[in-house]
Amino acid sequence: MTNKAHSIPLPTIKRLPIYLGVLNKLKRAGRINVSATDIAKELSLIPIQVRKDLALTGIIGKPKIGYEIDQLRGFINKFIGWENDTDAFIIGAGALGSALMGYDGFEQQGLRIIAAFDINKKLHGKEIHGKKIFPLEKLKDLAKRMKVSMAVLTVPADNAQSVVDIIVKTEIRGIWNFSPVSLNVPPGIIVQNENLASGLAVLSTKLRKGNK
Amino acid sequence: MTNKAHSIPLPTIKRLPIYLGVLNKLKRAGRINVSATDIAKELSLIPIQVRKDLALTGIIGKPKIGYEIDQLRGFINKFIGWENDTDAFIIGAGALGSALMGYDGFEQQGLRIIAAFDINKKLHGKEIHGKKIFPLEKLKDLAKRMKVSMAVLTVPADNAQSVVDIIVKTEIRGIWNFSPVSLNVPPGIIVQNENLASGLAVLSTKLRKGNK
DNA sequence: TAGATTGTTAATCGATTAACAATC
DNA sequence: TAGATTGTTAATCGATTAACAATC
Repeated sequence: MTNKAHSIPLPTIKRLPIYLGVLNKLKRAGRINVSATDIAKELSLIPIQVRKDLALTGIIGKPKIGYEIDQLRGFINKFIGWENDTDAFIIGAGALGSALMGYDGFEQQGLRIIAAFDINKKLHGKEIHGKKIFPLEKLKDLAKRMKVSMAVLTVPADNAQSVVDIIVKTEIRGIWNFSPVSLNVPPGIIVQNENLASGLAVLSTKLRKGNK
Repeated sequence: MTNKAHSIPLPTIKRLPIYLGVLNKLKRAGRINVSATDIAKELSLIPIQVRKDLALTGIIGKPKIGYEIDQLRGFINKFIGWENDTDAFIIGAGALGSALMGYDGFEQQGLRIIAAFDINKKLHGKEIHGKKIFPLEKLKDLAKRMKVSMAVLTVPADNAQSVVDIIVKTEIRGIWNFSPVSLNVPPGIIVQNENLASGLAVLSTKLRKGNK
């Protein structure tokens, strides 16, 4: 069996969790099966694109019937590594960090926020949305003890790199970076940049185009 | 002069605000000029890609010297429509909405949050991060009076569509959708979906690949 | 059966990357 | 001057879309 991991299109990976949302909605509505056409219609995409994306997860559908919703959810979840809950720490309990601690969307997607870390002494020991805030010095120890390998970085841009330098010395291997700066990490650490400004730029550009 | 608006690559639009961040950083460091090579190095991209992106904004650089930072910022800002501050309302003052109200990253990008709206009566009249919360019924009137044409949607998935149905009856023309559902809007209204789960899926997939 | 939908192979499209002459 | 960097034209790469036989 050849490993095609390197050939998965990034756009497909980004769409799969969106399909998952549709599947959950249909399941709640009592549906058992779903066709690529159904999903496409719901998302204003074209059926062939959905079919191609789903095929990559390895699922096999039935002509005329489509896919079995539960099975499809399983295939997608497995494909993007969401089979079990992934535990993560929030680093930086400011405005954005606090929000993400209370964002129930993550739980639904299998991301479990275990705790938060911050340099601000006033926050230590406090809880936000039921999650405790620890000093940054405890990160290494707790990451190891709790087997947490993912960090959600929500510190101000100025502190981001120095905090990352601490993170990379722990068991943490994946950093989901919400700070609008690019980070320097050693090989083996994976960074996913989440730049909210990009989405805003797309919207602004479309709006301006529509205005003319 | 031909209008090439339809041929701007979306990936370019997403990268431009990231370049802007680099430019601001360099400017603070006292730099006057910058080359595509400088920007590329900072972001782990290749120079030709940066050069191509910048060329689309219409700026002209000087061989050997590069681009004048201030001028380049102007071109990028103009290109993505961030010349003047854009006013926006937050719709849904829950966890995510509150966070975005306090997120200083937006101000830096020219997005000014004017106020928030929520159906929860307990929140009406209160302030979060200095922004007042109004009942949803006031949206139409205030959007018109304050000439606000952009809404940041941060309501729970279940309420999203019904809230959108209200939004589209106002002066608001652009919706930045943080709810993980796809929205139905009449022609002329522009929706930009911001799906945090997509970024998480990319990170999970990369992590899993690194693990094997 | 007839029609909808699948999986697969091929064609198209658009973005990225390469090559290179021009030039401060 | 020599070298770095630009703008432009061409080549490559990868994702999307189309076409179609197979089939529940």
